Amino acid sequence: MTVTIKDIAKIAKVSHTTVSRALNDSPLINQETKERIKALAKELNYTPNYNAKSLVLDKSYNIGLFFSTINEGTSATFLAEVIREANRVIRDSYNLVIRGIDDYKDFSSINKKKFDGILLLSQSAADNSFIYNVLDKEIPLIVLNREVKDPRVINILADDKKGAYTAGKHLLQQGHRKIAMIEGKQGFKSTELRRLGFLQALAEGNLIVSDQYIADGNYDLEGGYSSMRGIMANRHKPTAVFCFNDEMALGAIKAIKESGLKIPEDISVVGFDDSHFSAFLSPAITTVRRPIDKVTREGANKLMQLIQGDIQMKSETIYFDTKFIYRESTGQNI
Amino acid sequence: MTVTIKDIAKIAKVSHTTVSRALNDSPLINQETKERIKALAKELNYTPNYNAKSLVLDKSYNIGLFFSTINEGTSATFLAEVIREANRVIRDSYNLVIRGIDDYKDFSSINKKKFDGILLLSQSAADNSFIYNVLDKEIPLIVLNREVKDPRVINILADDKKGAYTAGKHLLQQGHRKIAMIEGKQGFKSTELRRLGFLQALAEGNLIVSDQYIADGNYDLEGGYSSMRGIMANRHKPTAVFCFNDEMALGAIKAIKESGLKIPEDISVVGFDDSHFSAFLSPAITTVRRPIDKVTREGANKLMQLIQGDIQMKSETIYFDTKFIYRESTGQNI
DNA sequence: TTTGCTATTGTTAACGTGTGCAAAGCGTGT
DNA sequence: ACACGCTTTGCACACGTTAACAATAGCAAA
Repeated sequence: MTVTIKDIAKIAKVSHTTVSRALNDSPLINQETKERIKALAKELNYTPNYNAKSLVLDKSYNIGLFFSTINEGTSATFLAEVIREANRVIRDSYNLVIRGIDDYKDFSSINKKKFDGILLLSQSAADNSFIYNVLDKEIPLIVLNREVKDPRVINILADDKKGAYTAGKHLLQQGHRKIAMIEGKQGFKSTELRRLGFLQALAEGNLIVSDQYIADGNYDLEGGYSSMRGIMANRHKPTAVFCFNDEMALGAIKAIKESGLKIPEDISVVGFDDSHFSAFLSPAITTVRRPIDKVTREGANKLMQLIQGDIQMKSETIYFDTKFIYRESTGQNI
Repeated sequence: MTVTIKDIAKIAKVSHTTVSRALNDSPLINQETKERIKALAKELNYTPNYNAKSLVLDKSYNIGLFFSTINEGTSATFLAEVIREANRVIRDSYNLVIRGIDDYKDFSSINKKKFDGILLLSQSAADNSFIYNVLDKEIPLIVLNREVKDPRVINILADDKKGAYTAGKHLLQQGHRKIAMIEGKQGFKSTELRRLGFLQALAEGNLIVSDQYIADGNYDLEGGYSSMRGIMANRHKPTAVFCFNDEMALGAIKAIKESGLKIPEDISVVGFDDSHFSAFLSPAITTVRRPIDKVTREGANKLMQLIQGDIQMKSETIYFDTKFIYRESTGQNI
């Protein structure tokens, strides 16, 4: 039915080895025969059987794109952007296989034969068992989005802490002193770093955030909304709130508007990520742009190099800078 | 290095054939030996080499999740929801490989050996060449989201036309007569069907939409925003606008607010899809819920059945109903 | 002529798994 | 004792490709 190199060999009156070499551009083969065979292959509509190649070359032609979870805590924008960017780099040299770590009970089915390389978008230390498993199996690995202190890991990430710091500085500059904070998913490293950076900025302005002004928003819309409602139930309302991502900022804005207050006149709102919708809200959200696209692109490229053996798997950490984006949702405290 | 069935065979003092059969639960093997071998395999930490399995069984263990494009015209929410739902069904029985049709120059690299089955989220007739290619190669295929009139295709989709019809009826009921329409990406079937359904509803109210009130929004935020600005530049502003998806509605709302008008008092806005953020905007968007989750789930399940040979690949079209969701962005025309 | 080198091609085995067919073991009915 | 059938196991090959090694031819140097 389907044509194999043996079929080509028979017609070309050479051995199948010669065909294999010709199609793989081996220098051992005479230029003329090479061209003759290639032409014949094209004419016969030959496509290599990758399953056979896989077996003998010990390659799967799969690269795994893993997320800590794809069911919750990972925003649609984030997921989509990463997939787009990774796909752009990988093209059709490999299959891009999407997975959530939390889909696995155990990692026995993850092995070198199934994945030529793995790109992990890691959110929390809970991923470590996965990471060490992958490293032990010697699968080329790049960890994005979270720092892992291991001499074998290549790390690429945005500087969350510095980004949150600039957000804090901004609010101080505008004269805010009653500042609230809606955190991301607990256990996620990004939550911790954004908290750290933000509080540090405030500390430099001799400000500490009181407990009633801190809430868990879980990185999603509902979380942002209900957290903000909780915060506004206080006797003294804050004049500004920092949400650890834009989705929660969206939820928070709804809560604020429902209570009849205005943004930014009564309450200023700062988000994080610069999700694609943020500029189109009214008011447009002041936020911190996180270069997921660059991080992903760099990571995917590095992974390709790792797989091809161009570079070694030794510890390296690359930071990409965030960028503060001043829009309409924040204003001077009066 | 890695343990194979031959290794197990040697230790268990049987042939590798017996091991293979035991691990695959063949009825030919004695119950006791079966258990003995399974226990041994577990103890030795055996994992099958799927590359070898692939070769002999002629299966790739990949299922392709194809989109018309993943770069534009496919909203992040849509992409993410489909992937989540498909992943939920597939689990780890197969690899979920994500691809955009427009990533391919030609389809020679798509074949039965590389994909055990394909789930296509089709947006336009431009996908037909892909579809026929896949059908000719006898790869199990399910087409979601768009109807393809071919006796070999299984189709699952939401009833876009009826959904848009309900949106039209709603605006009429509220007394609107000056109604605008921001369309989706041109060439996409969904754009055509939503237009058809909406205009039909209006026609039943003896209304036709004037050309100045129609714009191309391209299904994205920017498109919705600039289209709405264009429409509002007319001497007589509309009192209502139907956007073919929620992202564009978001953009349109921004344009309206910027011009100082109020929603829904001055202009009512209806969206489509019920994207996850729609309920959290202020005003919350009145929209038509499209059950992508159900469509995807049903499609993925059907594909599994196709692959396992439980069902045949004969034409079938399943519609899932949309649901009108009345929120705050529309109101009585006064 | 012999030897050695180079360029090109072929032979054969290997990768790890599944399967058709043969065969062995064992009981049962005649 | 024999034939028969059932259960359980093994042998040998297949899947399509790559690669180590052998082989051949041609040519130049000794």
